[in-house]
Amino acid sequence: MLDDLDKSILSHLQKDSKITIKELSVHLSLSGTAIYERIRKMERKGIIESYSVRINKNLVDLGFVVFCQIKLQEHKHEYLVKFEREVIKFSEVLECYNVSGDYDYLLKITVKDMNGYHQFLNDKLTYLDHIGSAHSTFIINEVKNTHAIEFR
Amino acid sequence: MLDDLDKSILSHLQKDSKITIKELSVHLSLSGTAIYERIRKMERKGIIESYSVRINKNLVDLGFVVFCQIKLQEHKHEYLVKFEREVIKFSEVLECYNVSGDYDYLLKITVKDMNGYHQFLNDKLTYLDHIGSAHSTFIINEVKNTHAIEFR
DNA sequence: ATTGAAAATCATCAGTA
DNA sequence: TACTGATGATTTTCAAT
Repeated sequence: MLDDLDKSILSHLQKDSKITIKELSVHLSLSGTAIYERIRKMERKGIIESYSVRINKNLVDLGFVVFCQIKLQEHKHEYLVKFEREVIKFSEVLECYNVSGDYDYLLKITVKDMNGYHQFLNDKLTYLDHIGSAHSTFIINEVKNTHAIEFR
Repeated sequence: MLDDLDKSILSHLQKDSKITIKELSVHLSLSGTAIYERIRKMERKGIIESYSVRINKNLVDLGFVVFCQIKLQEHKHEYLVKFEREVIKFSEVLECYNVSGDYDYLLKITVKDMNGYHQFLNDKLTYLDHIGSAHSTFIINEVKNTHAIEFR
């Protein structure tokens, strides 16, 4: 489905989407139009979902990241739906997954600091209905964090 | 540090970094140059880390996401360093955090399917030295996954 | 910090092999 | 699928405030 040229284009775009078609065409020894058409095709197919900027969380006071595991009191469909509908509204919650194992949900939360997390728990999360238990895992250090997919 | 205009620019850029300065200047009632300079400043300060594309993992056969918690046998500095140096090399590992709690590390791993994960464990992870135990949490459903920071 | 306009660069589209 | 050449749009720079 994707040949090596497509993969190479995607790798470059993931690293820096502001790279010009001209630069790509030099690197990959292909005409600008050919590169352009390949990108358009991947956009149309939905392989390229969006163009975005990455922001340094620390510099905007959101450098404290916590993974929070949550178990609901009961697994009634209605409770699950309601929990999901509410939790995605919290701006602190960047990711929320329905997971296997002891807990039902895994949340990735960004706040300013421990105090900000405390406030999030007290003012927001604990107000949700049907929460059984919550367990927080704090990030001490970020060893690796890439959004770029490597093709293999 | 960031005023409301900066935050608004960042919000737009996170949603779609291909938005033109002209469009931004219409939305925010500011001249093109003013927008341009504000963006440049945020780039220089490192607030805008990079421009990138988001790729649909499912469409490139990497839709199976697993969180894997890892405990080392011993907490010798040398072991930690070696583990980190090796684990970041695996293309399947998108994120690796040093965390609080029962486990030492939390890894976010993307593979094609369960079989791909099995192979990753057998061919790669279990070959690393000093691993005490590993616990996998499988993602059943993605309720929310945004890379965009909301300013508040 | 902002403006408006000029200059340089780029994305995009026909036409064609 | 890919290429060349044309054009309209966009980014970037600059003088002035």
